Amino acid sequence: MKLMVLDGNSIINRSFYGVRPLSTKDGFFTNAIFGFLNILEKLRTEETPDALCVAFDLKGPTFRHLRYDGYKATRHPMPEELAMQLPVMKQVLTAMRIPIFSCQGWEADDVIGTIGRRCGDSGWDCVIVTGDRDSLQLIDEHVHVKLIVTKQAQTTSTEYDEALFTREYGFAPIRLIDLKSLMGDSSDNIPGVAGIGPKTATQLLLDYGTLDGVYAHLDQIKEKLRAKLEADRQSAYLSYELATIRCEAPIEFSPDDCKVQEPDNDALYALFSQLEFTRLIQRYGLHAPQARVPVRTGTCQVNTVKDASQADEALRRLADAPFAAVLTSEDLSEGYAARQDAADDTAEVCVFSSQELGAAYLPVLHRLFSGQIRKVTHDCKTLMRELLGLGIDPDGFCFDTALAAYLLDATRGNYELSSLAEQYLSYSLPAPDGKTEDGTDACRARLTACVSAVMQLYGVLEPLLQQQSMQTLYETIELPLCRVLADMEHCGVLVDQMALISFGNMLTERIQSAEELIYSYADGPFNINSTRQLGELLFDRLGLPAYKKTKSGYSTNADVLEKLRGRHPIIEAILDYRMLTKLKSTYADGLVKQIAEDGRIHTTFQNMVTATGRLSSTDPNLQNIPVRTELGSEIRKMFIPDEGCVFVDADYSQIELRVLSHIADDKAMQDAFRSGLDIHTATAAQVFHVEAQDVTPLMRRHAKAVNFGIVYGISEFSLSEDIGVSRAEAKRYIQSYLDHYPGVKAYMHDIVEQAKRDGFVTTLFGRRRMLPELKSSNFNTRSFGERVALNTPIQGTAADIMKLAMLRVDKALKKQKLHAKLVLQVHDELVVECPLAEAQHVQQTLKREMESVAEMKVPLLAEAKTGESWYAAK
DNA sequence: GTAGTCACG
DNA sequence: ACGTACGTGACTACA
Repeated sequence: MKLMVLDGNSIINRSFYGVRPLSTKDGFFTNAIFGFLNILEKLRTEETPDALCVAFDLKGPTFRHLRYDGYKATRHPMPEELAMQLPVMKQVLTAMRIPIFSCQGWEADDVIGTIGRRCGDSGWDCVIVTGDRDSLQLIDEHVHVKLIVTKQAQTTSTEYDEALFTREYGFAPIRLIDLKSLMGDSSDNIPGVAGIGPKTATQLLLDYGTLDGVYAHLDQIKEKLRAKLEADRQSAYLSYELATIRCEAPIEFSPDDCKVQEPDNDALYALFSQLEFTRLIQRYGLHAPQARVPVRTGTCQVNTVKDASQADEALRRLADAPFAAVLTSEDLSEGYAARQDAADDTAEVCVFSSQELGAAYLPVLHRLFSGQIRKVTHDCKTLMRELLGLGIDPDGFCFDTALAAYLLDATRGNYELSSLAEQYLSYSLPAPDGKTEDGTDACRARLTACVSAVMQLYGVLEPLLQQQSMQTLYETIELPLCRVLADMEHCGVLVDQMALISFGNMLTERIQSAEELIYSYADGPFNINSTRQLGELLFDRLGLPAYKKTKSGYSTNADVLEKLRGRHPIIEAILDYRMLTKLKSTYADGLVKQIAEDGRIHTTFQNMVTATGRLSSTDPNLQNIPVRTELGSEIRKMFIPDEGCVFVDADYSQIELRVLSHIADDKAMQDAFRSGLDIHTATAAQVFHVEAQDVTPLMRRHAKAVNFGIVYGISEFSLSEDIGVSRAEAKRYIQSYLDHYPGVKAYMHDIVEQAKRDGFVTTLFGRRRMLPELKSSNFNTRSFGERVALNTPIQGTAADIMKLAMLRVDKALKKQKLHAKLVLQVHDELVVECPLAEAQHVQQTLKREMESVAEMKVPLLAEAKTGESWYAAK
């Protein structure tokens, strides 16, 4: 049997200096731990020991210090970057179930010596792993020493046994002590004999065997050397004592207790996650811990409610609790509600099932999702939309774990309960089985674990929101908005199905003629939708100039084709074809597919997707319905109000530039807004040094492009591309712009500085976006971070304002008992459907509420219009 | 599943 | 000298 003992301090030191600096996001250094683990793995495969342990030094003086003041006095103190890793290294070893030995007042060497000796006594072999040659003195028939050498991040090792040692040194391992007592050791500050180095010391030992032997034969030694030995006799014997590793440290050690064990998965997984050692997690075959405890503390009781009266009692208990974590099975046929009793530290999960309760189930849902019970849920907007479908008026939602996680990190992308549980609770939830597991015990157990995770996440996420000052944003905007969005999704918007279909048919015909035209120029049919085939045709066969390339070939996008216009008649036809097929597939056909049984389209407003705080719209996307071209905007004529109703459409005028003028506190831009002039015209007047009435349409167009460019973090190159002027010209525009808007210029600089300092930017309402890109060593990534730092507070603040406006509008409409309903939001635009009789009133309400949501240094302006279709109301 | 394109603010 | 504007979602081709 073989035991391997590692000299912990020696190896972690070598790793620290041998492995390039590594650190986690929060600045914790991990390179020494990483290196240690790599060496450990290598050793384990090389040696395949039956038992394993590690020895560490402890802080504080040892018996050697007491014997000799100067002992190790010349040692450098351990750098902080390494010192911080030591305790974590020990945690990792403990999680790996590798025993650690230390002994107060003794050095790791002594502990290791003791371990080696005891191994020998029990008939075990022992391999000592260290980078320190001193340990070689411990070699005997049972004890070997593996000496680690690090050269340029490569560790090599040599295993010394008695034979190898003797061959190399010429004397027995134990004589290393005698050697050191003669030559001393500057690193430990062991004095030895002054004037004797390794060469002389070795020769003396070869001649006389031991230190005693040397002094016993002084008479045979040449005078000069003899004088040195005589002068430092005391020092030599002191050194002998100091250099001797003492193998009787008082430790409780037995090799059997160190037998190799499987690591503690949960503890090691948690540590490796913290240290961001993702590769090691894989290599060790670790997995996120399973959720075992249903609820955080105390005992947890799962009560499956059997009948209406039990349900009544359960609901009463839930209503009395400060809050309840609630979730449902996917089809809403089961409800799980967990509550915790702070007084006696017990917890209960109530299970309501339609199978058990039958007709009594729906009334239970009504009560569970009423205002009587304060609920913590995960993704409440989706749940509320489903409840509205059942005719339930959802209320009493006081926390949403997914939504909170979105505010905490808007770019993480995944807000699944299991993902949050892994990050914030360090455990993995059992995954849904895939096969129809509904109603099974396994499913019950899984949902019970989920509901407890929701409860625990509440305890973790709520304080984080508070710490980051996002509680107000969360409570007054994001959470209440969920109900408004659920209402909008539930309501949907009516479309004229017949009109969409006939529009689609018309497109089919026009597409066909475009196709024929293209094929006639192309000398035969091909797939026009294939950019590869199209590129070959245009640039290889027709020999048109290729302005731009993509990763995989020629670019054929509208920009490129636009430049080729007039060089060949096929270009016109392709542009036409592209427009028509887009309209047909995405809008005409695409929307028809999405019409529900009620004749309306119910989009999903995603409220946990964008990095800036905007909403997005999916299935279908109703935020990109055409408007810029005449044919495209025909689609908007097919979005129609219900019978007897109209649409009232209101949009913010230049909200982002107004926000910019406020945030940057640019007086000139604020004045421009206050003057009531069109902002692009005003900007053109400034930049081109003319009176407002002399601004030409071209000047205005260019000024508009600069205004937008500024908001996005402009570069002269992109601006010149965009408006088709030279780069020098574009540069002059920007220069002139920033001269006239000095507040904007200062903002552009300051916000980036601030973002670099804090690592994040915020909106006026406290929404945060982390910007890890700013720390990148990649120029492009970093530049992107800088543009985002500039843009996010602007786009994000505008998004905040719109969300608040939606809440205010919704509230005002409900308060006035109008039938008007919000149906669409398109970033700076709201669409309300209402009876014709309410239209005027609603139009005023919309404008008033939208304009009054925020007091800024410039007024917010909203323009509202009424019409018989979305097209007409815009 | 990724790339390219194009619709919107 | 870098490579070239912010935020989205849907559709088609192609590996």
